[in-house]
Amino acid sequence: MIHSAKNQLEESMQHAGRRLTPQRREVLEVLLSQRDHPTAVEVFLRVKSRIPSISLATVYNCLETLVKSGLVRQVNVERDASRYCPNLQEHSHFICEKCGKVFDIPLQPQAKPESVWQIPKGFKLTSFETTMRGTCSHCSK
Amino acid sequence: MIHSAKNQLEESMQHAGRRLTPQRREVLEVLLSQRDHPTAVEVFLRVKSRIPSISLATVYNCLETLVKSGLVRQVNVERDASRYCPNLQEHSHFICEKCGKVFDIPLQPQAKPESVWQIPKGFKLTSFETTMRGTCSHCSK
DNA sequence: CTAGGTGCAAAAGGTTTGCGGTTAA
DNA sequence: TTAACCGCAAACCTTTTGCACCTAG
Repeated sequence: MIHSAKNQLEESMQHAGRRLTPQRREVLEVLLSQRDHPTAVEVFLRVKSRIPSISLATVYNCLETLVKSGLVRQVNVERDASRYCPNLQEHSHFICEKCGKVFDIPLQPQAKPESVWQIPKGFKLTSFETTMRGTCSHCSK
Repeated sequence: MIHSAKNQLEESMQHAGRRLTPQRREVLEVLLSQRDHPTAVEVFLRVKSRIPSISLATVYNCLETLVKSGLVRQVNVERDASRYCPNLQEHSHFICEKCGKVFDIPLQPQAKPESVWQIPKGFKLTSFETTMRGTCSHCSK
């Protein structure tokens, strides 16, 4: 009861030896409130309406800090601008080739990579990142 | 017997309405002869030793043409420079976090994405691209 | 003859960095 | 007081583009 979400967030940051500044809080707030995988520039524009003095470089810095603190994931698709995602569950991304939207795709509870890939002997897999393409349910109709 | 590899290649290109120029042939040759997923600049340097007059822009153009003709795959990892790969089999990539090398990982014969991901109803998956991280067999020892 | 290619240099696009000034533990 | 952080501008790196010239079909 005593620990609000704000405090938990503050702790997450401090755990990584970083401050929770108004800019960082607002950047995260923007990501949490509209989960459409915005680019750094899109985040910049949204935050700017709340903190008009913020600069793009600061948004990049804040995003980097949030990523390093484990609160945000950076999503790279092709060579386009990076997108940012506050979903901390293990998941992949699906890009609809018709509408361009990015969807989060959760993994199966006990997904076994070996069922999809022939991983050579001796290789130790620690993580994998997948981008899927196709059409979303709305555009498939 | 009559059709040499060269002719098959030429046909692949012409099928896409493109010419097989010395530069394009050499770029592909470089990729085929050393399959270490080089960047465009690395390809440029290797080709330059055979065709000293070639320019980086031409290497980019050749790579793009080869990718569009389906002879080469472009591999994007994070925001690093793109790497190029002449392996046309369906496969993913594994990056060793110790030595940095990129390995091709074949898919299982009849891999079912649904065994790994919870793909929402109505979504039509046409392709997926995966980058794995971990340690290769050599570095795991 | 002309569409497709090449090489060069310049530009574009996304991201990072250096720096002087500011702020919070 | 001092390390972390901000905003600004310049730099950086990869990739693309415009253009004049060239070449194969």
